[in-house]
Amino acid sequence: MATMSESTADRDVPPFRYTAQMADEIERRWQDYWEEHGTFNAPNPVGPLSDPDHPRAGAPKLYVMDMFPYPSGSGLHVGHPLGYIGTDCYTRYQRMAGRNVLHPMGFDAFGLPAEQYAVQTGAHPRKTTEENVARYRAQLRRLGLAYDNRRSFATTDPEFYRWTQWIFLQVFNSWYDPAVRKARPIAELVAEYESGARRTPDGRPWAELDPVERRRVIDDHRLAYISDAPVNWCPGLGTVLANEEVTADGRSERGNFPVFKRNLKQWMMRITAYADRLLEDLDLLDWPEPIKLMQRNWIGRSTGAHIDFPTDAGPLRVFTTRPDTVFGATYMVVAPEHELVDRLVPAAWPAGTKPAWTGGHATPREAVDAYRKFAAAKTDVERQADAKEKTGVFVGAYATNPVNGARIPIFTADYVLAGYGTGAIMAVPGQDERDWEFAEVFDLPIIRTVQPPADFDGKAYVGDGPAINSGFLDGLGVEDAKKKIIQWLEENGHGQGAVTYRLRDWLFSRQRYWGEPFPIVYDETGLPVALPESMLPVELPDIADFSPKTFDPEDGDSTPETPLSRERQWVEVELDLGDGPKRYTRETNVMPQWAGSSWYELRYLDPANDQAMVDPANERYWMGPRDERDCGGVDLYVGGVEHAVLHLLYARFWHKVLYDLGHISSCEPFRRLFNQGYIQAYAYTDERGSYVPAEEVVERDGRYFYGDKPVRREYGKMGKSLKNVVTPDEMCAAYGADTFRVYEMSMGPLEVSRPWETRAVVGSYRFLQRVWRAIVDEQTGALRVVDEAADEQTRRLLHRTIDGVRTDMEAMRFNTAVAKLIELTNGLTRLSATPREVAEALVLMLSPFAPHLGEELWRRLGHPESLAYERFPSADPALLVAESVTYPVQVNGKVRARVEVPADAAEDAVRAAALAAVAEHTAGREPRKVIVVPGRMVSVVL
RNA sequence: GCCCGGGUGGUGGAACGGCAGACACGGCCGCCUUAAAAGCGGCUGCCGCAAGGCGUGCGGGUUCGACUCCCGCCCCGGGCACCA
Repeated sequence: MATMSESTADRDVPPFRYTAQMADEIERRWQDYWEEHGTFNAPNPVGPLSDPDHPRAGAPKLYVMDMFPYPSGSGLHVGHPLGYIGTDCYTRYQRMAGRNVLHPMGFDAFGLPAEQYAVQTGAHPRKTTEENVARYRAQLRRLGLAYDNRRSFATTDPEFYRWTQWIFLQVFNSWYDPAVRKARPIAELVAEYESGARRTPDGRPWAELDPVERRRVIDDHRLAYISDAPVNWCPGLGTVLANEEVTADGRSERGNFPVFKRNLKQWMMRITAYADRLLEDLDLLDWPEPIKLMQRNWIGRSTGAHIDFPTDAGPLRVFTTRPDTVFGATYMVVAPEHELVDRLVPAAWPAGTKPAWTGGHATPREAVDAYRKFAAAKTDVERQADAKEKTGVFVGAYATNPVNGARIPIFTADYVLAGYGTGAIMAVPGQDERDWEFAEVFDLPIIRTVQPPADFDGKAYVGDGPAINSGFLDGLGVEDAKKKIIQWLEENGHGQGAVTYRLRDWLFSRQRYWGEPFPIVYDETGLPVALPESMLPVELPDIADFSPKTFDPEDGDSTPETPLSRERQWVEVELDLGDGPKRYTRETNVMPQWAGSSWYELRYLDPANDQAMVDPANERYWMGPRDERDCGGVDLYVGGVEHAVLHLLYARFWHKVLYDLGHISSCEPFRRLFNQGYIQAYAYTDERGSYVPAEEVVERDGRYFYGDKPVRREYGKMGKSLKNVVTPDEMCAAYGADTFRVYEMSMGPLEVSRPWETRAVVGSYRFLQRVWRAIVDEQTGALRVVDEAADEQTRRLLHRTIDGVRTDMEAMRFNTAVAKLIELTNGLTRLSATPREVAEALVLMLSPFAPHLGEELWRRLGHPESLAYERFPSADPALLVAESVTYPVQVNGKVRARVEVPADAAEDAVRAAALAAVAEHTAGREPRKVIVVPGRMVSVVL
């Protein structure tokens, strides 16, 4: 469009019209001005970023944050900055409303996407990452976002990840004390053992343990620990993954590769210790209810009981949420992986074994081995698909029901999961649908222990009702029966009340290159040793071959190999860690993607501090609790729902550890969360199913064509491969950044997803042109503003607009705020000149949305300073009350007339006027009822 | 299957229980122009020449009055998914 008719187009355009070219010139000029003047720098209470002379020093603060981006190689499309523009409009408004606003931006630059892009292009990840960050910065700058740029960082900066490593050390060097429900320094645990206040695991005195034994005991309590446990191994990515990174069908969220369960030594974070607090403190947060619910479900707290069922191989412990139904337990099930299985299996089938139970095998050993193989071979997808058909096999052994001595068979079946509870259940088919299904397949007895209602005609009954067939529980409701049986179990040593969680500990190591190195080395014992703070940061070495070793994606038996392990001269180090110089081996795993984003909200507060992660005074000012009931945290955090569990749960966990250890005053990182919607787009495929450029598709009679070929339309994401990407750069070139911003804000409410429509952007362009024209003469460039007062009608319109816009801005209803500004502007076009009082208020109110145009017009109106700290206009209440009111008059619910009466007219007068107006419709009949809603309407009922 | 969101003109969306469709796109008509584009002005929920009627996914209910509140369905999007 830039090449369109070089001369003719320009000749007819008035010389001072607000065009894309003019917008571009204005925008660049003001972006330079803001940068040069540090206009959006926010003063800290203490430290190098403090500034007592700042116009907002000491003012009420507001900390607003966006979820920072991964700087991917393909740059931004128009969907990415939606939330950023939203927070920018909001913070610009709040700054004008008198708040000291902190609005920073950074880059989440470690992790798989950046690394994989680097691997593809063959360039070093640091180089590509730095280029991508630079490109993102330029794209965001062009949008006029008002960040405090002194506070910007990338998580890959050594000065930043030094503190990521420091936090890891805090976590490593602490343990969770359930007695006080918080993390404590590990030294206090050592002291408890030394003094004998705490018993050692095997009861020997602490002094008798050798140093290695002592270290093992302590390491078992750390919040960051090494475990050899089943993890999600993804050969296709060459790394292990956290549970949260694996999809329901057993594939990697990134790359969609198969994931296998394997036992591997890995770093874990003891997030489960915080399960209850992570759950309880959700109540303190101003978050969308669906997000809280997703976190609650993810944590998955269940209360019930552990019950021990005696067997020949020792007690079989189960977890149940329904201990009240224990009299109805007619069989037991253990997961195929359960460690007791091998000890239970006898040499031969016992007497009374039903044929259906053996799976056709001659011995229990054969049957169990075959079933295990069968279960292990199933992918998670198959497992889900088969969920309705219960499979399993009798292990050949029996357990004893502790409440009634009944001898009940033990099965192994894959409908019981090894990873949840104890990996074993008591099966109560009468009150559990899954157990009922299994009982039907294997011909097992069913005993109801809760009396279903008379009209119940289903199978398992899971509702409330009086206990039956349950001995001393008979007649009790479910809740009472639970209490009584738990008491009985505890008194008789058969079990106790218990709580379990779905949440697992956080798998924290990755076999990758592009992540934070661990500040950990190993000594000759093979046990981990923390490096002292003085050795931070442990810099990621520059190695020649940074690509991870990947494997055949289907080869679950492969073993990960870390890129850093190949760098021997980095791995082998001699250090003096207090016992004189010694040889050590470095940890060669790196931290996961989520490490940097789990605490970055804190670093914005004090980015230059090299003595501490954040100065407590700065943290207290920006994030501290407002009162005893407040958790503190960022005042507004905006981002997409896709981070509902992963990022938000990890960040909450780290924040709580830092809080427990006394480093910060807020116990939650994000007090208020707002989920913005997405900008989506149409994509088009031809008859072969390949994508055609969306830009060139035309609509004719509701059908879509690429050239003369019909194409099929689909709706979803924007993406290179879908050939439907529209970039902010294109929009800035064609209309200017201000137009683009106004368009994104007026498309709809920020929280709602909506389709991108390039041709609709022109509406916002025309709006800004009308504003410009109301103030500047397009032919001469002279001001069209006069100092005479506005007429009454214009004034009332202005103050109604101010009132409405303020309300909308507070509530982040930017689309309706823009609509009101358009109405005000449209109200000015009938005037021959614009009164200054209206022009200035309009410019100030528009400036959060179109900041460059705002600054430019404000300057032309004669103000030498930036408007960033001007007071946002306030409405005069006297001008908000209308002089006269038009009442619609309803007759039997239908509007039949309107009457205009003075605003202060008495109700009787309104009633009389209304009745007179609808005399024709009442046709002389006496209304049964007349309702006058003051200021609203009149309703006549015949 | 369970749990969340959400269904309003051709389109994106407005609307304290009180005039449904603000604002914008698109469309139609006009002005300007040799012409086109840009810009500007008018009209634009549906049916109907009109009077008028009908309209917020569907069916009920509460109310003088329901997009809004209640009950029962349908459809779309998302989350979880044998969690004992």
